[in-house]
Amino acid sequence: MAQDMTRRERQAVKRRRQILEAAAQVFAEKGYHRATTRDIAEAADVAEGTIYNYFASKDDLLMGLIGELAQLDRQQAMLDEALDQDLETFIKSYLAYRLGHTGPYQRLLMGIVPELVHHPDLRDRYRRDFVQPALIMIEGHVQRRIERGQIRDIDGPIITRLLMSMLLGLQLLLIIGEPVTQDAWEHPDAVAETITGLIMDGVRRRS
Amino acid sequence: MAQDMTRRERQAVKRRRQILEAAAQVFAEKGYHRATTRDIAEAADVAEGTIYNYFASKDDLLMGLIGELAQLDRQQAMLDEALDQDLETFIKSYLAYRLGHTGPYQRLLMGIVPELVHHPDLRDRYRRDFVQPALIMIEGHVQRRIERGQIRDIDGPIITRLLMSMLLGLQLLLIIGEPVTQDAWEHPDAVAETITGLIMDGVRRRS
Amino acid sequence: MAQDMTRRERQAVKRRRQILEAAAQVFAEKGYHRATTRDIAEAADVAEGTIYNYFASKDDLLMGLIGELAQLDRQQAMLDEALDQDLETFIKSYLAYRLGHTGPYQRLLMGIVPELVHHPDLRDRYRRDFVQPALIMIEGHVQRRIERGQIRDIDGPIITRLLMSMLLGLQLLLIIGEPVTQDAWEHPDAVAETITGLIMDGVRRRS
Amino acid sequence: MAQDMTRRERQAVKRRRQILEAAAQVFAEKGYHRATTRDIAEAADVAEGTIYNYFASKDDLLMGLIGELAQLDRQQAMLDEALDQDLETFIKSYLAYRLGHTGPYQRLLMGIVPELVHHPDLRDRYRRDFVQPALIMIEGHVQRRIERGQIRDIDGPIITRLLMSMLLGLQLLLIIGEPVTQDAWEHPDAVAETITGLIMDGVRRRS
DNA sequence: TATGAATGAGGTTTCATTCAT
DNA sequence: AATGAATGAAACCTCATTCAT
Repeated sequence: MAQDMTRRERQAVKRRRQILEAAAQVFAEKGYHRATTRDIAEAADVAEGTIYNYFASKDDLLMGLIGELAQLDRQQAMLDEALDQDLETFIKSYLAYRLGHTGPYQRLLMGIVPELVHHPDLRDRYRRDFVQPALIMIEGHVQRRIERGQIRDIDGPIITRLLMSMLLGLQLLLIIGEPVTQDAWEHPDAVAETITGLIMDGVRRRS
Repeated sequence: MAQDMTRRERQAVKRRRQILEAAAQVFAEKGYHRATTRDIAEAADVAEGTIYNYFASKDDLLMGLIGELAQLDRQQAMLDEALDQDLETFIKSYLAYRLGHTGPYQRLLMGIVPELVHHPDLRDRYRRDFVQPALIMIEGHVQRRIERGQIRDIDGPIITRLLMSMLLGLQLLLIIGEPVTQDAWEHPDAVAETITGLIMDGVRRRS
Repeated sequence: MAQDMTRRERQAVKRRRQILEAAAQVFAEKGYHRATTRDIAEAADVAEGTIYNYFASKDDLLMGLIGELAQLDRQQAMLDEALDQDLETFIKSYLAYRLGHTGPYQRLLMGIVPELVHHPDLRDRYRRDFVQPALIMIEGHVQRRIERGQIRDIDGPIITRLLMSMLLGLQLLLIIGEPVTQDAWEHPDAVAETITGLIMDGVRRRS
Repeated sequence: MAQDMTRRERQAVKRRRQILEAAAQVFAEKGYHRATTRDIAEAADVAEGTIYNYFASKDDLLMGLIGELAQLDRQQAMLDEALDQDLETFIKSYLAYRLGHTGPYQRLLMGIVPELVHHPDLRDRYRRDFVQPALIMIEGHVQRRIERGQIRDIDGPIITRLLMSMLLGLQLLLIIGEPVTQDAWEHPDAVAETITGLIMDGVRRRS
């Protein structure tokens, strides 16, 4: 599709991305409210006014970031390919994927999540564009595993939410700098192993 | 200790608390940045200037709230009392406590947590005074359960974080209005049951 | 009533007037759109922020000016007292009053009238608070003159509007600096005489 | 003269007029200050930059419009043709012309007049090119009527201003939505009759 | 100690104008 | 000559903080 664009259009797409990336960076650094449009303009190396040629408002920048988040998230393909994997292998590789991509992904998250609490529009869009699709995919995957008899017949939708909650929560612990979690992150494989153990077998002691 | 204070001192302590409670309420309602000192003064029924006789700045109010938060949190007693309960009963009642309908405490958290992300001082203090003790307590609890042979010998610290993560994540899903989660919340007991099932036995199918 | 006010209240009233007078002056000088809040603040010798302790917005200043206009206008008493005057004497003295007060009054008008065209709220309030009361009073006066047989039995309401139109229009001509009108204004008595002549007897030549 | 131009020059003249017409329309709609160059460019279906190939600035557009205004105004021809009409017939038809339902010309005036007040250059040019000629013509007309003995020997220049004032004032009353005036406007002939009556015979009761 | 009016720095946003293409 | 993205000055307004009373 890119080759159908005029040079001007390509320039515009590039400029938009440039501003969005600057916004992501500044929001991650300072948080939404402490980030000024001047900060963003400087980070993007454009004039303040230029921002408003691409985004209607500062809020709209936040909305735009959701789009970036959604694009960053390439779970679907991964989940589909993974359906035939051994269950434990799958969980591990999925966790590795989710928790490994926290680099650029988490920076965006740090800029966005705090705002969700008091920003209804953003919240709705975050849910619709980002969380909901992921949930649906995971849920479908879980369901098929149940049908194949690979996992026991439990409440798929709820388990799906619990799994996603755990991931979201871990990211929050990382964000607030919980030290044990941070240290554990040094060995993502070991973390994945522990999580897999919890998900597969729970904590009950068996004789 | 209160009896050592002069009446004037007691008055000051009371006034301080009055302002802090107003701040908590307003922060919970609007979030830190959208809450104005005027809002807080009105909620506390004092003049704006009066706030500055008790707190150095708006940020200082946030700092002050951490102390209140820690005091508000009654986990310790609960966890201690619960040690002798049957494991499944305990998990259920703890979940009921944590997820119990968003009280003033939760709302306050929603007002403050966003600030934690980008406010190092506050974050450190929050972690030190509030999250870390809770984690340590849960961790100790888990450890003692392991020692008693009630749960299998797994990585206690990590499991502790995973459990807390799950709770944080669930709260996030609720905040953003994820519909399945919200619907499930209509029957908290059933949710607690499913979570307990996951934590206790995992998802593996057993013959 | 002023003696019932606390000193603070008196101060507030005074400050409000001070800002409003500055706004009137700056609007008169530069017009609404070219007048900046900074200009007004400087003219009022207060900080920009102070303006917003007394007025919700720049628009609100305009609204506030209407109130001043209405207060400036003391027609009622005058008209009532004048009822018993000889008709020609009355017209002359009324004209002298209206056209003589153009000093401070016209400066306000210059700031406000231009905005009426594209500012519905202001327009409605101007009509309601200022034009309408004046029209009603004049109309009543005209009616009573008709009943007394002092003027012929013509369409009172319309004549009232025509008279007021003439006054409003003259002020507009003055505003745009029409030279003949300005020169004529040097001799207000002569103008009043001509207007009285027109109103009383029209232009028709009589044998 | 048009045949002396190259095609390029004719094109330029046409483009200039196209922009000027767009400006007239947008100024009429929103008023000068609320009209943006972007609005004008869109209405003219050219790029914003193009405007500046034909006009030095936004203010210059206003200056350009004066010329158009003068051309739009067809009073002269009308007045000349009307000289031989019966006086009352003339007044009625002139009123019908002036007060005739607010055409594009009136709307344009509404967009520009506010600027006259505080824009000396524009005001002078407007007065010189537009108001003054009209006044002179009406004045001449009145003068000739006097000479013909159709109206009594009164102060022509002043009466001229009074008549125009009345018209301006009526337009103001209409602009601000004065209800009686608006209602009366439903029957323009009756209004014209009343005005004619006032102008011809005044209000004095005659035995 | 309590007050709240005054402050003014700084925020977001608009828009006339420029200029490389 | 036409374009329209980029510019950045400047507008309005908010609000944490101060300080005279």
